[in-house]
Amino acid sequence: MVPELPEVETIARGLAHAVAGKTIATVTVTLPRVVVAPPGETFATALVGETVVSVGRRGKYVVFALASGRRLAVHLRMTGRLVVQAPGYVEPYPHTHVVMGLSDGSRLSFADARTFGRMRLLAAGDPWDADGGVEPLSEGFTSDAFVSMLDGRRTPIKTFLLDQTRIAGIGNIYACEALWEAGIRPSRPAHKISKPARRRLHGAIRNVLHRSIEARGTSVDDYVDAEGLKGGFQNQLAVYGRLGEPCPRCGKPIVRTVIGQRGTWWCRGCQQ
DNA sequence: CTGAGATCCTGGGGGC
DNA sequence: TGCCCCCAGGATCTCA
Repeated sequence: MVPELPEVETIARGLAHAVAGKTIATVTVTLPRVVVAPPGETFATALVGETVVSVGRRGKYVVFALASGRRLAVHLRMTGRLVVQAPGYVEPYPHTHVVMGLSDGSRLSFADARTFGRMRLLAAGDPWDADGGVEPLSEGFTSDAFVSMLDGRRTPIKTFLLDQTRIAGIGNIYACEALWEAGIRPSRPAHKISKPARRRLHGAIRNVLHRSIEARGTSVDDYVDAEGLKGGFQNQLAVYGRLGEPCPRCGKPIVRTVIGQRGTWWCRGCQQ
């Protein structure tokens, strides 16, 4: 699964549709270490009575804006799920750690098999994401800005793309896919990449993210959106998870190597 | 500041 | 068939 920007965007849009304007009536936490609250506050107590104003995304976080000005930032890490259930529906998924009962009888549940995900309640005005990188689909992420971001960076370009303090929201799937689209070798030190190749990569990042959002994200294992539906972008992946399969561009078999302790799929034929 | 490595956690896959 | 072992993976922290 591993939700990245397109999956989190899809989840947030679904949640905005399903829970905006509703009030949190009950909060049940069965695994306390997955929730975080501001000093002196208790997660469940603080949330009861809050109304969800809107639901958005920042990097890979789903962000609920609450009527008090506080926010609830949820990171799903690898296996987290945020799903809305209709009144009376019984959640069959076994790893549910937080359930919020809403004013209309529906429920918002947070489940996570590996328990790496977190729900963080933030005090009003908390600059929690100040060190987060630029949003790659925002106007601020220009080709020129990206070109200069790579100056002096000796780290492999693949590792650079995964650094959330530089660019927010890119994970393993879209780093691999964007590098393939741009024809760049994932291990290449960022600063050694030519200006034209940097511009190609900038375009490829935006293109692959846009296309995946269009397809409602990638479901490689069991990612589902807020309505429990799978995405469709797994059918458009060129290299990710396709070890040994022919490259869609040149036909050479896709290889898998490890870069920065992360599995990396790419084509030796057309990624120089 | 930069980069490398350990850590967390458990389902599932591989090996036998 | 069943059991054991070990790996994947994002962010955070420590250390050089």
